[in-house]
Amino acid sequence: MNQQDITGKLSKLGYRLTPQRLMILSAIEKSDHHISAEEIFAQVIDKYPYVNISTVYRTLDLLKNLEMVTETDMGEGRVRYHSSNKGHHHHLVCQECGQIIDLDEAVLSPLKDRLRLDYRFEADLKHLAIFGRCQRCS
Amino acid sequence: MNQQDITGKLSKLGYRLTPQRLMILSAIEKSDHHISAEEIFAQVIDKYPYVNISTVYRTLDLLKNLEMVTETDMGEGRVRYHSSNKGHHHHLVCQECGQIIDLDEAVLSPLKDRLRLDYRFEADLKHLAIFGRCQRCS
DNA sequence: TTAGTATTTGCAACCGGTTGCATTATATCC
DNA sequence: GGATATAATGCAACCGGTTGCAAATACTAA
Repeated sequence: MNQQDITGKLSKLGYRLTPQRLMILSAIEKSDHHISAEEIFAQVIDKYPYVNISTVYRTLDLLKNLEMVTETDMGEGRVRYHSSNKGHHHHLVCQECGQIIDLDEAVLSPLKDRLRLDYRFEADLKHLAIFGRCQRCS
Repeated sequence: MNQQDITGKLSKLGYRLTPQRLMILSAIEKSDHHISAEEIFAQVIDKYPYVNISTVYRTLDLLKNLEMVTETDMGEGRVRYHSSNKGHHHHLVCQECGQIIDLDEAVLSPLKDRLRLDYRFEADLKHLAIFGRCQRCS
């Protein structure tokens, strides 16, 4: 889903395409890593100074609810965002050195299945961060 | 490990036993559920008004680092604490109705083993909260 | 018991993020 | 192209939590 698809989907759902939203969307799509709200804000305000940080958070919240972006808490005291068309994956975050190891989605499938079967719980594991220690630090 | 053991361990490690710390410890030990920093603060200030909220957070941080309490993010926008002598367990948090299902520690063992073997990552899964939907809501 | 010192505390300012409310602006309908 | 309704924004205040720094205090050793 590229940016045009997203704006199309937004307007079809009755959401207005304000310049602020378009700028925020573009910043997320352009970014190839997990971007924080502050980074989005800085990038947007650079070209279009008429944006408030609360609009960034509200837009991120909207996109999150529409499952267009996913949110990951990497344990930095701030949350990072990622366009959901870039696939689901998880992260192993070393609490010692800060290294982040990407983790294939499939590693969590057995857990998900077990929770579904034994607990009848539909786990939402889109962008999970698991904390611990990497090989070097443990 | 009861409260006396904890204070003993603290002073043996060179930490001072201030009235604030003793009150905070007592509040955590007395609580049979997962208690938040604000709840601890309210409980302490009731009997001993000379405590600042930042002292509560600093004491919780100390106890966390010494592995005397564990911290769980239940997705309420605030974190909850639990004396670690009350055992490790995990939580399934329904994002729809807020219900919390306790999850046996063993359910996560296969995942932990896999991360250790395949990624050489020592996961720290003491008090994990997994978000999703319970049977009723999904 | 007292003096000395390093730890701990309280305070106030700050951080990332959220929210209520008045104002602004987008999409719609004519 | 205007008028209108309603969604979205900006602002300022707030929330839970953290931090730098000066003042207070728990422990140590004499």
